Amino acid sequence: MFQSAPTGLVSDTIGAISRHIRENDLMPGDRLPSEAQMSKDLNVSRTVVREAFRSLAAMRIIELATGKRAAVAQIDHGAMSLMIEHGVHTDQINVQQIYDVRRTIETRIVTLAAIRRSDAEATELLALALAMQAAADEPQKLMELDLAFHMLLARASRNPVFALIVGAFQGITRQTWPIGWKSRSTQASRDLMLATHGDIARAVAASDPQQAVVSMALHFDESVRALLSAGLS
Amino acid sequence: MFQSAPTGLVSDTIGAISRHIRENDLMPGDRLPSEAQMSKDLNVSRTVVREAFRSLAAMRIIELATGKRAAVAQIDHGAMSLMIEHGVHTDQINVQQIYDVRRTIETRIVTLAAIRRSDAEATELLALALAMQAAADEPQKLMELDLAFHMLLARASRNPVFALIVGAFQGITRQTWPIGWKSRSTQASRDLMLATHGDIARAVAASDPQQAVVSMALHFDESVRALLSAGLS
DNA sequence: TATGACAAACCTGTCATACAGGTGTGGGAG
DNA sequence: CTCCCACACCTGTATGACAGGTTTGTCATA
Repeated sequence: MFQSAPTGLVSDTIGAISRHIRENDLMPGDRLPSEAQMSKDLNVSRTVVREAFRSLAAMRIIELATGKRAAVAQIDHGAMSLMIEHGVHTDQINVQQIYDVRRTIETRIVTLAAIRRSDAEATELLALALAMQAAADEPQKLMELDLAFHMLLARASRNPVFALIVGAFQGITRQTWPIGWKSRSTQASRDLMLATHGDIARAVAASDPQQAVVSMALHFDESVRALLSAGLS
Repeated sequence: MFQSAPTGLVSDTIGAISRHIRENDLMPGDRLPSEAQMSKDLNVSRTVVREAFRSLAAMRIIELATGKRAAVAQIDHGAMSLMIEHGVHTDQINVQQIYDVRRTIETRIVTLAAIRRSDAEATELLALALAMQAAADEPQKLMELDLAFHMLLARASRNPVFALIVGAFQGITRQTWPIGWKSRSTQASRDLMLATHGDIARAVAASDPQQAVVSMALHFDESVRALLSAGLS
């Protein structure tokens, strides 16, 4: 009848470990007690502690390595990426919806990036846009450059949450990007896609938020059109 | 020297299970093979299979329950919420950054909600705004109503990714909301906060995206001001 | 034939133990 | 004082055991 307790020693242990991190103000890199120690402290078997550690590691809250003790982890989008992929594979999310979110997020990102980007980032951004043009005939490489471009932009926004979200979409993007690329059948449409990245890079480098937003909007208009024409629901 | 292998039978097993889900097109609710079966199929011990299951369960990709076999899970923001909380507690993310993301996201959400909301959602939204006014003296209850309000709005956008992201911020919001509320020291500032929710609800109910966006922007201006005046970095 | 109770088969949760192999450190050799 | 190595410590994986949940097929009863 009642589902009062989420039930389970492992859940309790996860809670205890999380509390331990908070109460001791552990920062990324700081190490946790060993499994055996934890096991003794909490009066549970090492099995339980290990499963709790694995759970936290799956969320990238801690980091495991053989021989070494567990350490507090840096935030990372790997886990989120898997969750999103799972959502798409199980038809709970479709690609259009992801693009709507990306457009929303990246429009804001590009504004911030135009304002806050470092000179080094501006340079790298322009270089990436150029590299994309050069890789026009190597879809795989082009895709990775595209992903790197958007990721760099996100980092340049100086808001790690934006970077986290953009990163969370990378996994599923790797699986759908080729579809969009193939659907850009004409040379002109492919050139447009590449040119747009150049426009964005230049606007950000020129610290021109308005122009950057316009170019990013065009980029997404074009991308969504490509995806739709490929019949991606 | 080389870190070629992400190392570990557990990782491999996680991969195998994920593949199993994809290749068999399992949908939420569908059950997976038992631990013993999986153990035999993959030639690893039950220990390894269990740790792999736990990892996937931590990301809410599968669901575990004693006695029952593991099942494919519905997408859920619980895990993301924990990750965000971890990011904030370890000073990798600050609350202002979260509010910037929320403003960006929720501005879009309210536009979509004004267009796509069902009548039932409009009714419930207005009811929530009213309930908030009534709960003005019960911070705890008021906070939950506030969270429910924003969550409902996200669902009304008909894009589960928006709902996922809004949900991902609930955990940390529960921890910071009281700070913002306390900082609204005057009756007028509290009334304003409550009134703004009413404005948003009415605009969405009236299917007026423009007005909805304006009200939502005011809401976030006011919230960020409150948080800043409380000294929240 | 339909129903409902029950027991057996199946599964997960937790524990104890064992051992292989990776890490880190202190102390001894040079 | 430096370098290297052995040892203590730790994690990864396997096995076996047992206490509860859950599922399912069967059988007695209506």
